[in-house]
Order: sequence, then C-alpha cells, then structure tokens
Amino acid sequence: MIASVKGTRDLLPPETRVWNRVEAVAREVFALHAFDEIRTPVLESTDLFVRTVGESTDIVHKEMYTFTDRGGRSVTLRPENTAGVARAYVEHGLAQGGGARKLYYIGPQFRYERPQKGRYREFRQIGAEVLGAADPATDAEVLGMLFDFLARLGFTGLSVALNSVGTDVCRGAYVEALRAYFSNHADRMGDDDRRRLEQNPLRVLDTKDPAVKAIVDEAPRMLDFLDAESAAHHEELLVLLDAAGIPYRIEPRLVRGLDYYTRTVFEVTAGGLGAQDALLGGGRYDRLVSDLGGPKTAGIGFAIGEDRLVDVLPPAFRDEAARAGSTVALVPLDRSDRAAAMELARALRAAGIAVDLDPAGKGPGAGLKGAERRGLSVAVLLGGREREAGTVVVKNLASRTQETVPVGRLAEFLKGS
RNA sequence: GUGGGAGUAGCUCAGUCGGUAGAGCAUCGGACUGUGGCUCCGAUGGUCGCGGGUUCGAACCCCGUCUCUCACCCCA
Repeated sequence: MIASVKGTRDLLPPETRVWNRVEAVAREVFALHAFDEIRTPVLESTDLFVRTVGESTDIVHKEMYTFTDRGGRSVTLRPENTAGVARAYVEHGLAQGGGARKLYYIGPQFRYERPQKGRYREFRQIGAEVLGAADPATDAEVLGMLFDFLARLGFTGLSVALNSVGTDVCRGAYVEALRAYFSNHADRMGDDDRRRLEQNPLRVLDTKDPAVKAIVDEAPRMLDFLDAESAAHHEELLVLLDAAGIPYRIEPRLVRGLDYYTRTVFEVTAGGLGAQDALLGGGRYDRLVSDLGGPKTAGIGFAIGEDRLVDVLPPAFRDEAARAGSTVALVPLDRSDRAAAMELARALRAAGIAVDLDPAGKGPGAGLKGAERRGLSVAVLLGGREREAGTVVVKNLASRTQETVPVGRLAEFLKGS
C-alpha cells in the first residue's frame, strides 16, 4: 500500500467542514478590514528564502524542501509565505499607486522536520501582511484584526506576547551586551545553550532549561537598548493597543526565529498543543522588501498555524462547523418510489435545498438510520401512500416527530424550519 | 539530525511457554420490519509495517529498515 508522505496528512470529512468554516471566517474578517487575497506559488527560487528568512536560521539551514529542477535551478517548497508575498510585491510593482497594500493568504507551507504534535512537514498557514505602512497604528490595526478573527472563532482569554527587537543598529549593541552577560554564566549552561550563545545569543532567551531561565531573568533587556525611534514606536503601539482594548503582555525575552523582523514582534501561544504551543507569530519587517531589491518599504504581518488553530478550536465552533448543515435526507420507502424521489430531489435542489438522496429504497428503517449516521437532522419520506395523496412526510430525526406536508409546499416548509 | 514509545481486519484491541490468527465494533447478505441507535442467522475481510537472521517451526526472539507518536533542536 502506498501511504501519504511522511509528515503530510489527508484531511477528511467531516473535518474538512471545520477547516472550511475557519477559512470562511478568516476571509470575512479580513475583507471587513479591507484586505485582499494574494496567491503566490508554492515553489520559489531557493535564493528567496536564503536572502530573507536568513542563512543562519534553522529553517534555511536544515528544514527546507530544496531540489534541483530539470533546468538546473535550485527551487524550494516555501517554508513560509511572507517572502513570497514580498517578492510578488516587488516583481509586480505593487508599490505603484502609493498607500499601503493589505494582503492575506491561506495555503500550505513545507518544512523538512521530524513531525510531532502540532508540527507537520506540510502545514497550512493563514496570514496577512501590510506593505508600505510604517506607523505603529498599522501594528495596532493588524493586531486588532487578529483578535477579531480569534474572537469570531470563539476564543477567549488569549493574549498576545509583545516585544520589540529594534533595528539592526541597536540590536548589534544589545547582542554584544547579551554575549558579555551570558559568557559570565556559561559554566551553568548546557550544551544547547552554549551553542546558541556562540551562534545567536538572542536564542538563549528562548531556553527551556530552568537553570538558564533564572539567568535569563536577570539578563539585559532589549527594550533598554532600543534607539529613540524604535522606543517611540513601541510606546505608541502600547498606547494604541490600550485604547483599543487589545490584551497583550510585554515579553522582554520574546525573540523570533526569522532574521527579517524589526521592531514589533509578537506571538500567541495556546494550551493543548504539547511542546509546540505557538499558535501564531508575526512582526514588523521594515528591511525585507528593500533586501529583495525593491523600494524601501515598511511591512508587518502575521502567520497563523492553521493545523494548530483547528487543534485547539473552541468545541462550540467545531461542533457547529462539523454539522451537515441544512441538508435533508430524501428516503424513498420502496424501490418503486425511486423515480419519483429523483424527480423530487431535482425540484428541491432547483429551489436551493441541499438533498442527500439514497435512491436504493430499502425501506424507512435503513433510510432513516443511514441519514442519521451521515449527520443529517431532517428526512423526507416518500412512499406509495404519499404519492397518491400528493404529500410527503417530513421527519425531524432528533425529536423523532413528523408531519405530513403537501409536495407543493415542501420547499417552502423546509426553508422555514 | 538526536532520543523514548508503538506498528496484528476499515476502527479499537487480544494473542499464554515460539506450534500456520481471534474478539468487539464497522461492512455486506438474510430473517423481521410503512418509521431508525434493537434482536437473530450468516458472510466478507489479515503479505501480523517491510526485509533479513535464529529455529523443525516466528505475530512472538535477534538485526536492519519504514511509518506513526511524543520529546529535543527549531518553529506555525
């Protein structure tokens, strides 16, 4: 037997209904914020990710699905979508016309990692980006939209962890300060954290080692190293978030894995996801577009891990979404009723009613049992006696009550119930 | 890439000391049913993840490998 490729999975009904509902809500909320959809290729030049995500990051270093195509070009299945959006922005001159471009995307991403809970080699992200807007008000707007979306899914009690990583200039000084500080405590650090200290001291802030966490608590804080402009940006954002009533907490240790972030970075974590508890992450990337050879363009965005989001969805939303909706089962009571049932099904569908017809006509028992098993809540029974009288029996599968309805008023009756 | 746990029917699992594989559910057929989650009878379904080794004989022991799973690294 041929199985799905390691780290990939099939999404089956009724689970796909849940995914569709989540995506429908995302599209609705994003549209209400005047975001438009962009679809970029799954396959991009390897260079795109090396230059944007960062050569020293693990994503580029060991997690990319990279191969050489028949023309000898190195191509990569996108590990994230922001770089592709920025590339398209430059390639198509979307800066023309001025103002900010507000874009969102929904689609699969690929990272060659060892799968575990909440982590797959093919995973889906729902993300949004604003290009060409440097003001902290845009940061607040993006976070506001994010919370709107989560609220509509029924999430409560989530808050965003917020920090500023400044710009290249002040970050250099901060990294040196960190390096100096941690070097004094290296004797109490494990191999992992010592390696991080060598390669990227910022990452030590993310340690899971309790002993090192205590050291981290006393470490210099990025916020104390921000240049005047970055500090002002950060302060103004907090004022705007407070005014908008958006819940956040300052997380001075929050650093993110992609090299392109500047100033604002944020992350939302959720319980129930095991060790991979980051539900979404994002931030500002004011250098990304110009790094790609485009005009100097500020940007900010976020990416939500859709697989993880669906994993921790509030049960009420999940149950509602998984239902079969208003589809009615049409049950011919006898084989001789099949033709009439098919005709009735056609008429109902023409009237906009979804009909699940089981044309076999194996009797009411089997028909009703099957309908309930498929998650339907209403059945229309059609038999010889009804056909003679020009009626059908409409049965509520949950309450097991039923009533006789003239065929001519059936569509109307079903829409009303 | 590293470590732990697990792979037996579509699903959940049993399988003794190594002796050629079982249950429940599901599916299909039948009985009974113009009103469903019953009941009864019967049937289908397994290269025991895959490959090698030990053995007269392997689902069981050994080695390798693949996949799943959890964790590390890192991230959504």
